[in-house]
Amino acid sequence: MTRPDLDRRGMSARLSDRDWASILDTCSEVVEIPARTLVSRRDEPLDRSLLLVEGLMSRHVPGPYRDRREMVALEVPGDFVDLHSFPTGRLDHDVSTVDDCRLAVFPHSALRKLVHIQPETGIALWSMTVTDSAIHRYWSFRVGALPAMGRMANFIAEMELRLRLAGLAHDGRFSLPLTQSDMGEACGMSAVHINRVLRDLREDGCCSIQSGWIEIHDLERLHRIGHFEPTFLLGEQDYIVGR
Amino acid sequence: MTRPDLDRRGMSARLSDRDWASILDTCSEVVEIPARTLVSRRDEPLDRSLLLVEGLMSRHVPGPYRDRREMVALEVPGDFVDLHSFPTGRLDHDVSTVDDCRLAVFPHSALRKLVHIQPETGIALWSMTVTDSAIHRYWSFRVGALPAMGRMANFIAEMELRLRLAGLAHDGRFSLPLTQSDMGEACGMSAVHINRVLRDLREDGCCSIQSGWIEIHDLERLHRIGHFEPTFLLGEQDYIVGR
DNA sequence: TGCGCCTTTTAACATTTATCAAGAACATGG
DNA sequence: CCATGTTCTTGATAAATGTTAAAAGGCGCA
Repeated sequence: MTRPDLDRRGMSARLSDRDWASILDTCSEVVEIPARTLVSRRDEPLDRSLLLVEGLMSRHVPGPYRDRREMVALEVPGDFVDLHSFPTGRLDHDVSTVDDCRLAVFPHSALRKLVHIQPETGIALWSMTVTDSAIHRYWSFRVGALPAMGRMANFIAEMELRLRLAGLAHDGRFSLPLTQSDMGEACGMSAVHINRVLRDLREDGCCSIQSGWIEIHDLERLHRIGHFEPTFLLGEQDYIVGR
Repeated sequence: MTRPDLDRRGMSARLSDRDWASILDTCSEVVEIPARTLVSRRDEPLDRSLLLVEGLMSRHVPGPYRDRREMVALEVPGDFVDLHSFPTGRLDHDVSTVDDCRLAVFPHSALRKLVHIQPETGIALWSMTVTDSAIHRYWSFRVGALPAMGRMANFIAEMELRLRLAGLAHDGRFSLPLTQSDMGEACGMSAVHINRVLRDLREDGCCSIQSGWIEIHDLERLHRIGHFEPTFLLGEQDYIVGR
């Protein structure tokens, strides 16, 4: 198949030209999936991984009882959604679209071949799953150590950073098509409380949300409230202050 | 250097004989580190990874304010503590001993050579960091979706499972040298509340703790209260019911 | 042995967050 | 355009959890 012409953004943009080109060569197809669709289910065998090209996706621990599943990750364009299923061939959680999404498909067999031929590219892919891990740790920190308002501020700050790196946030404005219920699942709080905290942040002059668009009025203040440190994602040397 | 003679247990026991032997060949030394020692610090460059041979270690997001750091992982013998620092050469969190520990040291340069020579062994190592990720997700779920009692039960259930797989829990008895303060940092609750919940679990006939030893009286009940599903760690096909 | 420090335990109280309920706003499909 | 369902918003109330404080237990060390 001819190499698809995909934008290289966000996390993918951190790959070298050579790695990116080689990885693209293993792409079998690009698919579109409508919003709110379950894409992969926990424990079902997987033989491909997905790169999110456009849209927003979520990962959930289904939860032993239906009324309280937990969102464990959100993926933005440029992220590999489930590259961590490559080494083991399975997932421990569900994967769904939030938005309408465009996804690039990478068969594990092709990835395996690539890793054998170019081990350094394998390590580059590995490091993308490692970054995913760092984000998980930050989610643990957020939910475990911060009170509601900090949690919300921290969450919004993370989204702003990741979407900005993906070229999808400008001047503190970006689309985030999550319901307050979704945010509740992500931050471990009730939807009602999300609503109240969002109001407080708005009245604080921090940021506001309107029909899926977030506008940050005072990024520094948001970071302070959320005890947000952008370096968790990038490492100190890589982090460039400002927008 | 001659290949050190280390037990192969827990997560390491899931490696093939060949992978394990090759990996051992890259071990440069075995070191002992006393309890409650900071071993690696966030953002400092790392050129080696550690395999925990004996003892208990913890990983923390230091937390922007000192009074509320969050524990994001606990390592038991057989775990690679910071293998995820190999692809990137840095960590986004601190690493400390809880107990006196014995650790096997693996220089990144030697690991890199190994990955180049035997890419499949590289994938096996990669899959160990992927399992680490799955545990992170489970911690997110625990802290985000479960109430205090469930959180505690779920946490104890995870420790029982992982220590049992490492050959360190028998008949529901195992050593867990954490203070209630530590458990609070791990579960995102105050030490005082940990104490209360521990009492409730004891009075429920579920499990009890005495001077660092946990005894589980009713594992099924503990799993039910904690909504614990052992498959999160192992996958369905690998999970063997019972002890 | 006795002192000092850390951990555990319990109680009282304050605060945060969840739950329930109801109406308003908003979107979707006929 | 209406009808229906979802999401947002707010208030009242309940429940869960945090905080503070104080006493008891354990442990190492002089």
